Amino acid sequence: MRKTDRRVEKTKKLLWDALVKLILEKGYESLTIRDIIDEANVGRSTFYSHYESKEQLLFSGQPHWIEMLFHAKTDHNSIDFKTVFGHAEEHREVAKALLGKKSGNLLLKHMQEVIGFKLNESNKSVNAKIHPDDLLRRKFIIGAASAALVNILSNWIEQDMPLDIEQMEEMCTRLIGNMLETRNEL
Amino acid sequence: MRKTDRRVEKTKKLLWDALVKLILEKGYESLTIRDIIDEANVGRSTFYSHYESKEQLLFSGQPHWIEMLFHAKTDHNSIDFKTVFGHAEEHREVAKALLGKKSGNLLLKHMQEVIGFKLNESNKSVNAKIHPDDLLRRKFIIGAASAALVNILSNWIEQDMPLDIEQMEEMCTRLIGNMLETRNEL
DNA sequence: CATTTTATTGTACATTGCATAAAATAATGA
DNA sequence: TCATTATTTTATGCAATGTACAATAAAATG
Repeated sequence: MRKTDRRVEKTKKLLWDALVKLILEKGYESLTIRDIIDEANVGRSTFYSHYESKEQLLFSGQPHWIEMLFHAKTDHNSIDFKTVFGHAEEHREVAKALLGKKSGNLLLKHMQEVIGFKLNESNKSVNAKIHPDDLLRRKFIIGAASAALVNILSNWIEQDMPLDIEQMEEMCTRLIGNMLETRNEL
Repeated sequence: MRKTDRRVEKTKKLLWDALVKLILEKGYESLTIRDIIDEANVGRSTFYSHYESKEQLLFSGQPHWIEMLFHAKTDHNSIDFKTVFGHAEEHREVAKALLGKKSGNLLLKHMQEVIGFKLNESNKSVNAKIHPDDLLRRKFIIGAASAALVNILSNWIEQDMPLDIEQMEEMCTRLIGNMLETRNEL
């Protein structure tokens, strides 16, 4: 017996491809489930037998991206920008749909949280020892750094990647690096 | 003759107050116009004679905040953080509704754009003279700085302002300052 | 105060999208 | 081939939107 019925794989792919295509055309927010199943040429009930909502379909392709973030770790638990930007470049179309201006920002927001979490992890040992106010400041700065990175990534994708990966990596290393240094100058 | 009919002012205030209250309770996204007019105790037709949509009602109180950003300018066209955080503190409840986690982020996004615009203004003279790639990098960084600031402001409001304004100002001055310096180290 | 103007109300209606159900049909795996 | 399972088709109830119109209430004006 196969893991999953071929029919299931087929319709899931149809729905996913329809979603990506339609996001790029009309934007995620304004999409209806009707739109998606019409584009995928799939019955309404079929959609609901696999997903509960538009959002669930959107997030069904998400492990891919989050995994990438976590694999993109160097020794010191921070972000390997090269991997992140490289991964986006390898999947230009999907990246633009999921992380561009028309994406509805749901995945971007999620990504931002994950990045913030990662940056926090690398400081758990320090966090316990410092003054509460300083801890608060550190968290504000980590949140800001995550927001900054995600903003840059999204803009870069939206503008069809006008700078090459090395340039982006260098810029992010310095920018985010400076932000996190500010964090330590408390 | 008065400028505006008292009835109009009254219902607009009712609708606005209802909006703010309901955002804090249930969040902007999930609000329906039914919810709002029921809370405000106002007829459906009345709503539509003043606003075309939920979003338009939300943005009707926006000039206030944007104006604040523009009045908050120092001599060199950058952001006066004290004024920004101070203004939020003076209107805690509204600020939390409009800029907090439950706000739907529409106004935050708008604010971010305005801030980015301001930061760009202060460099128009430089922009013409530099290499296209450098200009791109500058814009990425300005976008990131705007995102960072708005993120900090939103988190600070959402957490009920756990650090005082002077602390926030100092942190932002250094953080955003460092980001914009990175911009100049091209 | 009386009159005119204007805002608001209540109601009804058409439209759209959501979510689910059940029986008929088709594709799949063994 | 046969039992299983996914998909289609059709229908239904529900909730929210946006608009229209006559009746009513409140304000502005002189």
